[in-house]
Amino acid sequence: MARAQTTLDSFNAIAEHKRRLVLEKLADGERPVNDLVHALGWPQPQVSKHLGVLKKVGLVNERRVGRQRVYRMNADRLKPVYEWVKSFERFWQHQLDRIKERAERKAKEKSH
Amino acid sequence: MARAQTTLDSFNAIAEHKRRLVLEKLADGERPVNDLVHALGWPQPQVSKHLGVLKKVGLVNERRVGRQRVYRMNADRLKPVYEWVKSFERFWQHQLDRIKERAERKAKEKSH
DNA sequence: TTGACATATTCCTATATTGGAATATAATGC
DNA sequence: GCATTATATTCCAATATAGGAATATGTCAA
Repeated sequence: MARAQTTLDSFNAIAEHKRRLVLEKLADGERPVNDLVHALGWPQPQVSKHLGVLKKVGLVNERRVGRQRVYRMNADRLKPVYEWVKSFERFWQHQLDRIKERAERKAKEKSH
Repeated sequence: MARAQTTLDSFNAIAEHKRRLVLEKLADGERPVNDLVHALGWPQPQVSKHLGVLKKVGLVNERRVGRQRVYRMNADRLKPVYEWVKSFERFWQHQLDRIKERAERKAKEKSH
């Protein structure tokens, strides 16, 4: 068996750094392909291909306007990733607690 | 060029579903390999290989105890993923706002 | 030392991928 | 219809992968 397809789910789709950059550009609002091409500075076919993967996995939607294709982010599809990573949030929270604790202990020591 | 290596960063490492399952098992605390093998029900070499990827990318640490190797999660390495996905949090927040708004509007209509 | 246990590594195959170059498709305006 | 603009698709190469099977490495215990 090979690695899972990039279009299997959001986890696989966003593994590619460039696709994350595309999504970041689309976070501010929908854009036609050429806009992205200029904003990112990549060859047009490359942008189209990455958009294709994102579309297949549902992370973006496409709307046709004349000869342009306007892409819009569909952030809902990121929710599973968000939820999964969030389930480890407590690790950082604990870390922050420990830092806070130590700071408070030190402050207490100082006041003695 | 081929796809980025799974060991390039956490995004690529956790793209594989099975590796996410491994991390979930390790979330409750460190475990030796055989523990994971039994908990997951996969062939031992497969577990070792996935642990190898996770270790290479820093998502887990390994400690030797007798003939066992105890693996422990290093959640810090998930932080970049957390931060990136979190930057899209507002999308769901807005969605929740809209749902809430609609609910309140309906409640208001009812009270008239 | 030998055997048993715990884990890692190697070899294999099938498969998907990214980027680049070239080309195809589709819509517009004249 | 024709040229132009906007975008997608195809073909190619190199590469990395996951799983399975077999095997190697390392450690303990008698």
